[in-house]
Amino acid sequence: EFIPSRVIHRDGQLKALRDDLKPVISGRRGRHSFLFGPPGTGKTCIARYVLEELYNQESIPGSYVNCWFSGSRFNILYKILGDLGVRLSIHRKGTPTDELLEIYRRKTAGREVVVILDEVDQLESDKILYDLLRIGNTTLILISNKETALYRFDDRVRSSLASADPIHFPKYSTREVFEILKDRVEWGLVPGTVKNSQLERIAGVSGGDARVALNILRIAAEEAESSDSRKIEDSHIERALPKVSEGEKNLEGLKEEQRILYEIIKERGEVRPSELYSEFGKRYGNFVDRTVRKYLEKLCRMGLVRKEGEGRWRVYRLA
DNA sequence: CATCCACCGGAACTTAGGGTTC
DNA sequence: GAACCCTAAGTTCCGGTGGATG
Repeated sequence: EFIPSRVIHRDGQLKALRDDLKPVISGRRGRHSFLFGPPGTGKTCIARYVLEELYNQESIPGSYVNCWFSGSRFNILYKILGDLGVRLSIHRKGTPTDELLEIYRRKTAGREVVVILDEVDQLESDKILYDLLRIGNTTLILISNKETALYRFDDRVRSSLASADPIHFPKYSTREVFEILKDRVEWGLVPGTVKNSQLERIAGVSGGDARVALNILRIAAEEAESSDSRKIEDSHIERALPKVSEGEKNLEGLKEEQRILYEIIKERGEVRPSELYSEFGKRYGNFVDRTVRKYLEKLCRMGLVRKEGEGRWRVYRLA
């Protein structure tokens, strides 16, 4: 959630994104952009940073949507309208999506809007992209871990996005992660609570993922605080490491059926479909196979499970 | 070669749960 | 309160795929 007041080691990407959005300031549509790269490389951070900047300096309205949480057309529009300060008297249900789109169109008429869609690969349908692109006053910043995220969209959407600016976010080096930590420590912690050697240790195990590194640091700081220590000790850091590496898995929000599937796949390591279906039947009771496949789709989209191979050689395993 | 098999996933339909309108 | 509208999730239906089998 946190947006730093400055961003380090991302000058090139920052400039590229600012350039793409420059036309917006003079009331024209900007160039769409597509930020891609591994987790924890600052994509979301940069995008939000620029959005914030545009709002503070030029009063350009914008919205940040994480498609992982709001994947449907309705939810995305709902979130965007919320961000734009539109008070919706309507309730969650009972309002057609097209009506939300119409409200969006009316409220933003004559203005330029910037919308960030984070984790676009989680989008359930590309229709929302089509909607937003057609309106004409909306500049999109799309974000994904996968460079190929846009390929699967409909032709019309793809051609509208053909001119989008691809901005690559490579993994940070250990050195860079270290400097990011250093920067954050400077105004996040009391001076002297953590040593450089400790930050180096954290940077070393982060694998170039700044988010992981910052999480380790945060948890270590919490450990220190709860044990009434004035400083972060090495033991605090060591205790924080495993919590981050395995703990981040997002099993919350899974429903019972999906959790069972996850368990089965986890137990066996690798499951062929027939086996998976019959085992699921044993544990859950009656089921429709198509429904199970839908759960699996969901698990895959969440990045918890991977499918390998096609047809009868299909195998499911944990990602 | 024809047919079977085990599987996938799109499309259309149903249902549950929320709403509105008159 | 009857009639109706909306979404999301689950279900039904089914055609496609490509190796296995007779």
